[in-house]
Amino acid sequence: MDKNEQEKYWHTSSHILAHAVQRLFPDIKLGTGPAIEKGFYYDFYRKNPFTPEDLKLIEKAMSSIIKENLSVEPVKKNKEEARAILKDEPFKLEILEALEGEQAIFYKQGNFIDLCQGPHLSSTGQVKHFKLLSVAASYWRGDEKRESMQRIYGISFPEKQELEEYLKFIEEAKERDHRTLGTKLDLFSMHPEFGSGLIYWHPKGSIIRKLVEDFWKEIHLKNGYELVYTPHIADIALWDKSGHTGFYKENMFAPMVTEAKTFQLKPMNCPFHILIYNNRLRSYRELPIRWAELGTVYRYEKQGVLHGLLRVRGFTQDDAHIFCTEEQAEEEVIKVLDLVCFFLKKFGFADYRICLSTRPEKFVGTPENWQKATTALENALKGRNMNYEIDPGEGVFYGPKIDIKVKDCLNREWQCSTIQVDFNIPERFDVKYTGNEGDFKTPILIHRAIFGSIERFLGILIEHYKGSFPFWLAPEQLRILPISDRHMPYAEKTAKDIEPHFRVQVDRRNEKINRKIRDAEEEKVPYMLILGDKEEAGGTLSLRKHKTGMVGTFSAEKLIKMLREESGQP
RNA sequence: GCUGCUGUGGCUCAGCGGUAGAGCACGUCCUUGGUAAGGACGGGGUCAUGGGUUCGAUUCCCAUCAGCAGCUCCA
Repeated sequence: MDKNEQEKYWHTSSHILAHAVQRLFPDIKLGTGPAIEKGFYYDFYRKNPFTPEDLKLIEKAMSSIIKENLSVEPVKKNKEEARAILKDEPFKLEILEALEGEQAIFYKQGNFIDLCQGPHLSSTGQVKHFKLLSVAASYWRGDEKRESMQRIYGISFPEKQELEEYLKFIEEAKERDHRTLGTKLDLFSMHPEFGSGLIYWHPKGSIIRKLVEDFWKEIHLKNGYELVYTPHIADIALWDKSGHTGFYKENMFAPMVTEAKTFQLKPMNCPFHILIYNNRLRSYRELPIRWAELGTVYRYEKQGVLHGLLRVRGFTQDDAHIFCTEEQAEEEVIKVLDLVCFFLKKFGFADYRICLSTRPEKFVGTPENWQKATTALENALKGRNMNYEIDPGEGVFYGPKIDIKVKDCLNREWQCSTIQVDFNIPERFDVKYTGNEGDFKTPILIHRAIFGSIERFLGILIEHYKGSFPFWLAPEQLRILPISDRHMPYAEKTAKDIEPHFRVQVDRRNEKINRKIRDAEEEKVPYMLILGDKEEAGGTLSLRKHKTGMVGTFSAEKLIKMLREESGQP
């Protein structure tokens, strides 16, 4: 099925769903029911929520509507007639009134009629295999001030096999869930009874984090960035000056009041970097200045939005601020884009979406500056031949931005990289540099992050790799499995030989070799070394690869060389 | 924050108006076994918290907190 066919298919499926619900629950009010990226949903207004039993009944009713093979036909009405048809459907009436023109199109199947643009399949019998997946609440028109609707999600396919594959995909995605894997692999934990949305990294998770952070620092230093460190709190006056206490208050933790001063936990790093910049006069000769920091920030997020590592209240941004002249801006953005691509490639991300967000209704700075900055961002994207979409009006109030959204295994998008031009802070902090004629000029401030948040990025990585980290990132790279107690000394000696090169552990438990292999496999250790009489006699090691099996038998020296070459690790 | 669902040993979960169970994990012992779970025994839970109903609550009701699925918002 191509995209259009699929949309028709799912859209018709959603009408069948609505039809079934209307048959079973005549008192419900219809909302909207589109096809979505993967499947379809329909929103209903109803006092009581649907129960799992209701879903089963609805599925049955849907099956009979499909069996009846009702023809689906478009019906054109003028607005007057349409109002009459929809007199008991307040939500539909609202949509009708918003329609331009005098004509309204309905689609009719049996005694079910719905205001709808279409297109649709020509009959209900064409929908073959479907399943209702979940029921959840949503706001009418996505507006939290409006009525809460009951949304039923479903999926359908022409072939049974496709449906089964899709259901398998959902199962698979569950297995990849970083929250489950994080517990299973002992990477991190959370302790919501002592504060939700706060992450505790265990030793194994901490190694991965350290490797990612070290790599990040190394690459930044190689690319003209300098590292800075700044405090976690500051006098609230700083946040008044930056404007955060005004425009960002709801995302900030409450201030800490002490005898003489009031302190604020930082929700962002930018003001601190500005203070460093403003510490002395800067010359155009110094620009561009690129300061990077793995800065831990705290934001008060609403309870309901927290989600594992992907949405937390304390997180570390891989932040950097670039101060440059207007002429340098485009070039700097290109460099950032290159860096983003480099990092995403290193971690094997191919699937991402780039959005350019333009000026919102409320903004600071002049329209001319906005135009210049937006053009610079756009030219940079064009300069690198990157496909992007424009999100009109979705920029931050202080400047336009480029967002790069990575897709996870559930097809959810997560914003990682972001490149933002900021007109607000330079103005509020009176950021200047001396130009070549001794005059004062305001630099362009580019705010950027590549991983976005280390926590989120690691969460995405866990799902991306399904817990099987590549060799260079694996917390335990090799595990030595002695066949029996009498091979322990040889195992210990081998561990000593390998330790200087790789992260290695010895399985010292009194267990059979099968058990040791099984556990190492489940813990996703990339390589196992099996040592018994044979190996000890020959002074060799038997290598087994995770998920692959036996590789061969090698000397310790040869093995180290081989793994180094394979992984590119020094 | 909103709507719904959920909250039982470290993990996954069963159970239920008469004060708790399984598997895995953990500990001790036996076993020394060649490529995905060897065996025996044992320790461990104020059944999220606070109220209420009841002779009696882990079980029913309410509130709070937290988790989950969405929505809204976001790195």
